[in-house]
Amino acid sequence: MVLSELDRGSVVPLYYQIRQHLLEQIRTGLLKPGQPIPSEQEISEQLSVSRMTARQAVKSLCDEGLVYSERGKGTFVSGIKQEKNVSQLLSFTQEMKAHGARVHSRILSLKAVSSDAGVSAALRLRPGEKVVRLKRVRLADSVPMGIETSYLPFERFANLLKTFNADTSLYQTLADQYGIHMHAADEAAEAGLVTAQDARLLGIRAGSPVFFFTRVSYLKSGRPIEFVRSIYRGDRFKIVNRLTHQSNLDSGWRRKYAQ
Amino acid sequence: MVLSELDRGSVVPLYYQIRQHLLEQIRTGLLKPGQPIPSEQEISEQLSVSRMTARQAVKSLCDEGLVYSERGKGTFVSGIKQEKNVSQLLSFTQEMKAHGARVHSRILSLKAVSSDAGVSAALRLRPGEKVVRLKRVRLADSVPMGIETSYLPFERFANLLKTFNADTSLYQTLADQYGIHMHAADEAAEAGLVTAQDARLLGIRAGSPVFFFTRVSYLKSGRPIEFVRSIYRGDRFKIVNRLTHQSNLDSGWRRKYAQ
DNA sequence: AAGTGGTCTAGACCACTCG
DNA sequence: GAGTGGTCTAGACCACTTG
Repeated sequence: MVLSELDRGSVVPLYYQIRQHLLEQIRTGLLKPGQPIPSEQEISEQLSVSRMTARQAVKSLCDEGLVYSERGKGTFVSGIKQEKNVSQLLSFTQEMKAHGARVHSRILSLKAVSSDAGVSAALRLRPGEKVVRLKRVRLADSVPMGIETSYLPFERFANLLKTFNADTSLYQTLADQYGIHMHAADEAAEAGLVTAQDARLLGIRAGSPVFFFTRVSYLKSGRPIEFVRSIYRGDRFKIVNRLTHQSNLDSGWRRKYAQ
Repeated sequence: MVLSELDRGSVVPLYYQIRQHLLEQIRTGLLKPGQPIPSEQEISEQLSVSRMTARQAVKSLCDEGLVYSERGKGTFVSGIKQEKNVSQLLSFTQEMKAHGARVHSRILSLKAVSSDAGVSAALRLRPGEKVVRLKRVRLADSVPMGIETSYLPFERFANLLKTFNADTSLYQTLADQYGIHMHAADEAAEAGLVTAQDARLLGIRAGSPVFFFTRVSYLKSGRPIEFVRSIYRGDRFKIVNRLTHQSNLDSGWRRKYAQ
């Protein structure tokens, strides 16, 4: 039997307990790719929860792509491994630490400047409106990986000029000092050649291949808070992406529609 | 009033009708970013559906990031625009057509070969096992954009050698001839410099910056079906990504946990 | 015919936010 | 205290798959 008991006094919702239990079975390989997980009926009966609760547990795993349901057949473990840190909003610090690297930064400059057209458009500011500009070299295990230039609205973040600390993550500072949490970001990457000046900062030869990134980060409300331009070494960096087929909401009635 | 009537005889589920109606209000700007959408209670009463059904409609929009819920306050329109074709599994053909370009390909070679280590690992084949290799130059509006080399297990796709047509999309062919639909893919991109030989095929100068991609595509079951290595022009290509904060399943009880 | 997931109902209690 | 979303129940009918 793959189902354990529930803690009905816990603050952790029942569906979440069930979900975590199934997750563990999958992670440990007790439930293998292609194998069916217990049906919603089974979960419901054996744990004495309503079917909707069992369903909610299964649905949450389904949404994350760990299992997939086939109408009339059952729900099966997907063989697609869960990549971590893929298409997730992570700071450079988080990302590098996840790879086990010691991270730090060197601040090249931190001051208030007028926004150029790109910055004011991205942050939805008036053209030329003041922004805080933070330019840093990012290092992993003391090796320069990239150069990041962040722009934030001066009006809201003027304090950063005094309080920002080179040893902390910008995201951490925004969370601690302003209670701000990024919800999403749009990132674009281009391939190009590094200039002589940037090459010196990165410790590579002029003309080496690099990534040029831009990123706009948003709050839940959709308000853009941070715009970043960065340059990362092509020899040290790789963009990894999990693409998914908008599995959406179909299975049943769409078929009828087509026929 | 923002809610319209439901078609209770339709094969389209009620929650989906509600969802689409709200979606339209958002898309047309009738519901603006930051504004609350009707509460689950309101939807439930005014459309005479159960609250769970109303909730399902709202939840689906929430999952896609179009709206966000705040406990005790309400559900609000997110100002984050829905990017299309971001982190979605699209073929080159789909992707380019979405940008309004006329697409075609030139086949450089199509034959059965032994898999090298990279290919056999990606497709989970025995080392050296035969694969179908399809090498194409991809053009948008007659401009060469990239060179793609696809590898598929020979055992299953030997027929492609005879039947594949330069004018169709590979994904389309897999769908039509084999009933195969990709469910997810892992893609990695590196920045590098193009070789003289590839430069000729792409119509650019040797040493120009390019993207090197690898991609493994999977079925729902997790079985890898296609491995692709490709080279795309750095001056014509941009990688666009929507990163999201794993909004997940929290809001309520996690807070208690922390306290 | 039996079992599965997809949808739906009509209630319920809770924690939370706001005025 | 009124309104909100988060969780949960105990049923129901349906379309679909498989034996």
